Amino acid sequence: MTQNETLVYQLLCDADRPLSAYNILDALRDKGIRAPLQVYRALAKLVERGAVHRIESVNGFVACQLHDCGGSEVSIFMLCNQCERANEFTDTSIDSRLQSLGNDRGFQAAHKVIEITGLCADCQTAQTTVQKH
Amino acid sequence: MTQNETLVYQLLCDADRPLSAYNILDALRDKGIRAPLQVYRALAKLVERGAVHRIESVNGFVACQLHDCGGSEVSIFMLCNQCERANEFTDTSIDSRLQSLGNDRGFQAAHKVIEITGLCADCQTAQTTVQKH
DNA sequence: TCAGTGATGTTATAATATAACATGACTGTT
DNA sequence: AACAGTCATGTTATATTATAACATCACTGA
Ligand SMILES: [Zn+2]
Ligand SMILES: [Zn+2]
Ligand SMILES: [Zn+2]
Ligand SMILES: [Zn+2]
Repeated sequence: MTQNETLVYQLLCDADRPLSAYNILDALRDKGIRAPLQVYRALAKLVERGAVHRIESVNGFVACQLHDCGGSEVSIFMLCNQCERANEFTDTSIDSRLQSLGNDRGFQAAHKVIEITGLCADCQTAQTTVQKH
Repeated sequence: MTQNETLVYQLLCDADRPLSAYNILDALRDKGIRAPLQVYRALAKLVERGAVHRIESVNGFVACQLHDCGGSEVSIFMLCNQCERANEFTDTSIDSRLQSLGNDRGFQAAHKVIEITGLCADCQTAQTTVQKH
């Protein structure tokens, strides 16, 4: 792993939510990262190798939470609109069903995106509490 | 439906692939649409009402292909990287499995995104043909 | 020494999306 | 008619996300 990749990857591992490329740029300015391209290049490599995932719904990036996604199963993300936390899961049933849905139509899948946005359990109770006042 | 919404919706219905907001802007300049905001406002309404879907993977928009998505089931898009066509499906099994995956964790889902990118059947055969030369 | 390769750095620019403010059209009420 | 309320519209400026183009540097193996 190169210098810049290490910096970006460490930052993402420490973060508790998806970061945008420019979030990363700002956070790493004093570590020698000065231009967007340095971040995007590192991200491209990390994503390619499965260490990091791009979250399409928020134009952000997270470190993989499942043993570097060695497995080939599709990742499912639950994204809280309030606390912004992202949780990664896999599900064999969804994966195989999606696979056959493509096969039925002769579609050769290269990449699959499954993202659910909404309110996580914590933020729901927090909101209920506020409403009680 | 307002004037601008109608213009944008008709254009999307006629298109055979997802269009970006700026694609739409360019196409409708001579119909009186002059600024990005006019497009984005129309799109927001159309998406809210289910007549149009946003495709996160390509930052584009398509008209709903399934009776205006009156049904509550999640839409599944297959996106060809080559011809750029987008096809919309639903699948009861995936929808319910995804639902329970959220329920198990107390997650209150607001929006679900399922997108598969790759090569459609047509473009695969086209590519094979080319390789034979 | 030298060519080849991949990482880096830098500047400029493209593509996508929203903020802020002003105006216009319509509705129902007084 | 006069007025307030609401929603659609228009316009300018700006924020956010992503890539193009070009120059340089560090390492590796002839
Ligand atoms: Zn993963
Ligand atoms: Zn939350
Ligand atoms: Zn639909
Ligand atoms: Zn195709």
